[in-house]
Amino acid sequence: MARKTSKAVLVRREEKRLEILRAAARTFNEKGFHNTTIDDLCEILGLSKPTVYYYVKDKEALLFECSRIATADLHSAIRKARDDGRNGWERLRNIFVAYAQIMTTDFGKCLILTRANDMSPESSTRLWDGRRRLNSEVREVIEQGIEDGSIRKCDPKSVSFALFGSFNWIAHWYREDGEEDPREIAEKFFDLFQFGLAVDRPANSS
Amino acid sequence: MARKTSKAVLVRREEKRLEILRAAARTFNEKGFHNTTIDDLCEILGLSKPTVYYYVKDKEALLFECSRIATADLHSAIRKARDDGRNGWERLRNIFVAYAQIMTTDFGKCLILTRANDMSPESSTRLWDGRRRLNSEVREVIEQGIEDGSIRKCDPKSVSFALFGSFNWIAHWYREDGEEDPREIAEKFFDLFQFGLAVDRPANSS
DNA sequence: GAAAAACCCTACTGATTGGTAAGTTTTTGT
DNA sequence: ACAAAAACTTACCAATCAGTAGGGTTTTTC
Repeated sequence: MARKTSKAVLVRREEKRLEILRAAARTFNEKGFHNTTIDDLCEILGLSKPTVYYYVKDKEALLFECSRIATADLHSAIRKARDDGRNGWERLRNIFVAYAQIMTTDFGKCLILTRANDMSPESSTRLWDGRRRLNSEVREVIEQGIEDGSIRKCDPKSVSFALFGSFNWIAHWYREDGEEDPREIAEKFFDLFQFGLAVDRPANSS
Repeated sequence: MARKTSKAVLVRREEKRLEILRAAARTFNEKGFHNTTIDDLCEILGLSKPTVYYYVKDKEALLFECSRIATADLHSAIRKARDDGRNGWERLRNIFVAYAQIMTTDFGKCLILTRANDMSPESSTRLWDGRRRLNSEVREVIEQGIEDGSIRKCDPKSVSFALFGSFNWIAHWYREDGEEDPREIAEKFFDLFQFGLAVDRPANSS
């Protein structure tokens, strides 16, 4: 009669798969998707190519899975973070502190350091849907902040682009052994976005 | 006896070469360096592969030349722009207005949308040297602004990272047929970086 | 007008790499 | 203890694409 695969075997398989994905994410970030060969990953992992293909469908699936994990982590972290804010500004801040923490992980960096068109249109469409939701949520939170008086009147679209730019670019320069951790970086950026660089505020700016 | 190549022939050759580089830059930005084949470019240009290789050494040289042109344009534009400022803040603003204008061209976008390690170490080192000079100049200008009182006391490194992040990321979303041109985008970003999003300024922030 | 140079082409080569066939070995479940 | 499943391997294939050999055609210079 049929044998059941135990939970322990499934867990071990998933751990092995995650190990492969982590190695892929790190190497994609360091060398680029196309400059990374499956043989590169095999060397890092101490496995053969058919073994890698035992766990993932193809090279594109490696990238898709890395990106999918990052997107899931991002949404989960942001869902927790945003609900703590008392007004638009605090929610915005909480969202981006969470954002910085995810986008400095290997999976998170993948979202920034690789290209959507290295994946199939189906795959990149699925990921982009999640991305679009986050974009529109950020704009809504900015609008809430304008309404509740915690954010000055501004163009939410432009602010959103500037914020995402600053935070996305962290993936390019952040190092785990750097001077600041992601939370400190996020706090500093938010101080800047909160008060700007001007020494004095013109009377009409509120 | 030796024949001289006339200036007209040299000009025409250089124009043809620039045409090839422009097509390369646009396609690298749209599809990615590795997803772009020489055959793709031939189709766009209406030329054969050996003809492309008549004008450029190899595929990597295409990317290097695109990046080199962008870097030269950047330094030229910034050299002109920064000298007009009366204080640190104005110079900073002028630098980034110029920066936005170059980084939204096809060559400029190449600097952001491709990877340094798609080029040889020699090539990317040469380009990085120029990049590093710009980075340190921006920090110096921020420090000048703090000294002359046009920029509030802040961490120049952090501000520099945030500014470059916002401006570099423009390459990812800017479209020529979009609502705003690069100067307008830069002005809006600088309004944000100048006054921040806070409605009021705490007394100790200057 | 002729030779040199510029500019162009088709057909091809060779290297690389994603992915698999056809197994073997190890582990697990009964 | 044995059979099934999981996990793994070597050797190989096929497709792709960067780049070139060996020219031909057009333009330019003298």
